[in-house]
Amino acid sequence: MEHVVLHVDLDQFIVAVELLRRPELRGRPVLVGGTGDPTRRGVVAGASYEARTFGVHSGTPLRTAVARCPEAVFLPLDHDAYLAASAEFMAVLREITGMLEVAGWDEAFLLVGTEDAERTARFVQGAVRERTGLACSVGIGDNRVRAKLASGLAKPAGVFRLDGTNWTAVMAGRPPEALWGIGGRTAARLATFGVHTVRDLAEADAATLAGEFGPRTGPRLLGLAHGQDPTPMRVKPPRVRSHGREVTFQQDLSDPGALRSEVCRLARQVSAELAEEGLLARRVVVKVRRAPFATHTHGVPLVPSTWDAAAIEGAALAAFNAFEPGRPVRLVGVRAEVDG
DNA sequence: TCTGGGGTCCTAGGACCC
DNA sequence: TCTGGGGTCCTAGGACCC
Repeated sequence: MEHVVLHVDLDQFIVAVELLRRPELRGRPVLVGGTGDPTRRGVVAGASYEARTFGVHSGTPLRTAVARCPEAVFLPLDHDAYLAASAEFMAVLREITGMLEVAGWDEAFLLVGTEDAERTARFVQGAVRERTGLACSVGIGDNRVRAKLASGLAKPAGVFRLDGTNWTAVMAGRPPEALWGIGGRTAARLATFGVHTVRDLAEADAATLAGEFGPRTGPRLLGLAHGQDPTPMRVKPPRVRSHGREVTFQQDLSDPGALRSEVCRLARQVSAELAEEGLLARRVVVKVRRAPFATHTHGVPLVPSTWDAAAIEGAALAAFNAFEPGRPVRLVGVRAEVDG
């Protein structure tokens, strides 16, 4: 018997949930995001595989999406429906093994002991499909990082194994941003060092990386290039560190009174949700995104920590007052950092 | 045709203390 | 002809992920 990590990832999750109740849309380009109105500010949260062939993906602005794919069906986000589907999915996985790390609405890592990992992966796929009606891809790895990348290579609805025996063959020629945790910004910085592939990164000098990216990030990047996992399976849900709400206005807002009342509304909502969860705020951070897209934050500590609405509202307003008034604002947010 | 909303973790720089 | 050095805490910003 061997122990492997499975990464189970639902295929086009949000769209798949919508297709369960709208089967007539199957085979068509479907895009889910915002209120479902592609003339409004918002981005694509879920794109069907048909829609992706038009160059529309998760994160594409809705206005861009409708220009690229005018025949797409646009649907509004239905948070509650996805939460319910996610809970069902996790329940199926939990029956298979208690050694489960929930990694998002639509993905989880499983630690399993098995004689035949491929067979176990297919069994998981069958159980998920039978119980939820949803297709998933399964990555098999000798750690979480490799399992996670493997599920991406398995899509759609497949099984792929990535471990020490094929890591170099599969990954070395790919760009660094193929790695989980390296995005476009880091890839661009790496490129200035002549690092253009996972192989280049794996062969990079450790001291140079640490000097450029910092004492923790440098070694992490090098480890990622070798398929090393910096963290063990997290079977217990991690503690909540913050909770917040934010809103993007349909038109930029300049009126200070209107902005202040938005800040108050968000602060009261956050305070009510903290109280519901039994969380105490120790700091309140207000975020302001101005036109065109510059984002800034200011925070105010709360001593003692509290979920009291008046205290959180007062702290949010004090934080908001640290911003220079009068300029057009596209987003405001209020986030509470909570006690450990 | 601009770029959502929910989070987490890391870094740099300054304050402060001994 | 100055103002060490280390540790810790706080804040703002950045990068990334789903």
